Amino acid sequence: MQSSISTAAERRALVVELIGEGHGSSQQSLVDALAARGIDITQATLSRDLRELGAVKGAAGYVVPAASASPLVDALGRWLVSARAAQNLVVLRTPPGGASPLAVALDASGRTDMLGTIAGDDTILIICPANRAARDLVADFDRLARSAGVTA
Amino acid sequence: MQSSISTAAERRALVVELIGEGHGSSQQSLVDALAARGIDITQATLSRDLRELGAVKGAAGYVVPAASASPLVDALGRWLVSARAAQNLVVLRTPPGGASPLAVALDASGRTDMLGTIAGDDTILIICPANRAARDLVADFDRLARSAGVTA
DNA sequence: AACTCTCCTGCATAAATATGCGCCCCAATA
DNA sequence: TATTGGGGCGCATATTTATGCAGGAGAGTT
Repeated sequence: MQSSISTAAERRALVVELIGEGHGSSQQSLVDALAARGIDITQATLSRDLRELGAVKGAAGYVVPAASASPLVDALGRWLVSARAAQNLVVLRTPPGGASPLAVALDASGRTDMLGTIAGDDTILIICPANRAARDLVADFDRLARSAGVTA
Repeated sequence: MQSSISTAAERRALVVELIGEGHGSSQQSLVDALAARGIDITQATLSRDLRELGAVKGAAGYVVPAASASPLVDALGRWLVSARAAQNLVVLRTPPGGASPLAVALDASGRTDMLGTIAGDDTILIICPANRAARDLVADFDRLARSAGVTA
């Protein structure tokens, strides 16, 4: 599989661009547009890309929410369903497939009040240094998620 | 078909409520939730309701964009694809099925620079009193559509 | 009342999207 | 080099959503 674009991340950036150019009416349309640029992927892969991008589809086609200054807030707004603390642990719930992207954002946020995160498919476990930190984290996440855009 | 709710508009309001309560993962889920409240409709009808509501589906399920103070701006942002003037006429393009709801908003806006509108499925023709009015209208619509939220 | 027009809806089905499973590639380790 | 582990992807298919068509109800006309 050869092309000027080699990584999944680059391809996804191109997908965003193509949507902006009006190819976002359906996944097939995007697959075709990608093919026209030399990128051959199947509809299945594109479906996964769109999920990763947080894309949303309405009557006018796909839309990719604009990224804000805070990737963590974006990710929380996009993926967080619920956050609960248990002792020094925090359990986050997301829609199916949302745990991985949210965990990436969490890890990249550089917060020192999380010792580590473990992501499944729709659940994330966060280990905190203390019970108090876990409770604070939950309050924080709830607030940040609400401060972001649509949360379903 | 009997229930405490009789009009399509009331039903749609209930749909918005049910989405807020977490039944928005799929249309079937919403159909079931409606049934639980005594409203029996098919998935096909719900699909049409959601389009009318401007609902959008992402990984977290359906989301209904909040309505702003200006129904016309909302409708433009939601449905307008392009606007062009020809003499004293303006032709608007929308996604399939979008012409009707947009035309309703246009008619309800009370603007005096439109003598009348004719809506097809994805096209609207607006008759203006003069060429100048048509050009101004196009500029106006473009601006208003951009001032609204997502426009795909 | 009979007719016409316009919505609104369901039915059946087409179209679009998501996903379980398995293969392949690459990097890390022995 | 052989082995192992994880990620990304395609294939086939399940699931979900959209839509052409036709029927029925209500408003306005003749």
